Amino acid sequence: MFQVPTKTQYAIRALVHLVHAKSASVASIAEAEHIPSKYLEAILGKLKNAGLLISERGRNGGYRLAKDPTLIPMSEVVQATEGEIRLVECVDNAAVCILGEGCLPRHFWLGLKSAVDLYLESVTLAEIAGPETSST
Amino acid sequence: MFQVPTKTQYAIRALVHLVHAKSASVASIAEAEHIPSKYLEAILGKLKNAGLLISERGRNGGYRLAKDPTLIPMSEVVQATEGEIRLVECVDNAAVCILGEGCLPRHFWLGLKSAVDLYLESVTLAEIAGPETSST
DNA sequence: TATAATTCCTACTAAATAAGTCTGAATATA
DNA sequence: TATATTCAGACTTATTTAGTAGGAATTATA
Ligand code: FES
Ligand code: FES
Repeated sequence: MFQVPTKTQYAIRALVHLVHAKSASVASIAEAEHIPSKYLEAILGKLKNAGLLISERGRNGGYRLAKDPTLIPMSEVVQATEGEIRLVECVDNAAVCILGEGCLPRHFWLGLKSAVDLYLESVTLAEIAGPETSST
Repeated sequence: MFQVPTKTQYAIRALVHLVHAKSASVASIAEAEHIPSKYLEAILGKLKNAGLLISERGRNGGYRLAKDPTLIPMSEVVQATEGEIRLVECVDNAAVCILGEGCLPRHFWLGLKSAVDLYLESVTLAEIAGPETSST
C-alpha cells in the first residue's frame, strides 16, 4: 500500500537537481540522476504543464524552475505527476457509497487523505533540496 | 497515487460487518457486502493469520473477531492485508539511497510515512464500525 | 456413517496500472 | 544547413491487483 510511483520519485530528484542547477537539459539531468531519459522527458513535460517548470526549446534549451522553490509545496509536485489523490472511489463520489453520507469508513478515508495532504502541503521543494550549493 | 487497494476496502467492510454480527461465514459476509466470495475467503485468511480473526471450521463455522474492536487500530488492519507500508525503496533500504544517510528526500518520505502511520494508529476499528447495533 | 457446510490451500487467469521505448515533428542556435 | 533541444503520441513490456477454479481438510448433524 502507498507505494510511491517511481515517476514521482524521478520528478522529485529532477526538481531538486534543478534547484541547484538553475537550468539543465533533459539529457543532462537524466545522466546525473540515472533516470531513463525518454521517460524523464515525459515527466518534465507534465511538470511543465502544471506550471512548475519553464522550458526553452532548441539548441541550448532546457528546463528551469518556474518559481522559487520556497513557493513550491510538495503537494503541487505530487499533484503534477499523479493528478488528484483519490484514495477510494466512494470518497470522492458520494453516490457510489453504499451507506450514504453518514458512512463511517468514508470519514476514515477522508481523515487519511487530509493527513497526507496536510503533510505534503507543509513541506516545500526548497526544504527537500537543501541549502543551495551555489557554484562557488 | 495512494489508491487504496480494493482488497483493503473489502477487509474493512468485512471487519465492520463482524463487529456487528459477532460471527459469520464467508458466504454470508460476501453476500451482505457484495464482495466476490472466493476473494473474500483469501482476505479473511490473511486477517486470520494476522491474528485479527478467529475461525471455526466445519458446519456452523465462520469467522469472528479475535479481540475487542476498540483494541484494533486500523494500522493493524492495513498491515494485515498489505504488509509493511513501504513508500519508497530507498527509505527502508538505506543502502539503495544514492545520497546516503543525509539524503533529504529520504527525510521527506519518512515524514510522510510517519504522518500516515500516526493517523492509522489513531483510529480503531470500533470507531469505524460505529455504535454496536445489537440485535434488539 | 454419510452428508452438507464450512475453512483452508494452491494454482491459475484476467484486468489494470506503471514503466519504459520508439518515431518523428517542431523549434532554436550557430 | 547541421545540431541540439523540447514536444507529442502511439506503442510495448513489466508488475501489481483482482478475481476464479478445484479440491482437500474439518466439523456438526441427520
Ligand atoms: S462505502 Fe466507501 S464511502 Fe461509504
Ligand atoms: S532515500 Fe531515496 S534517494 Fe535517498
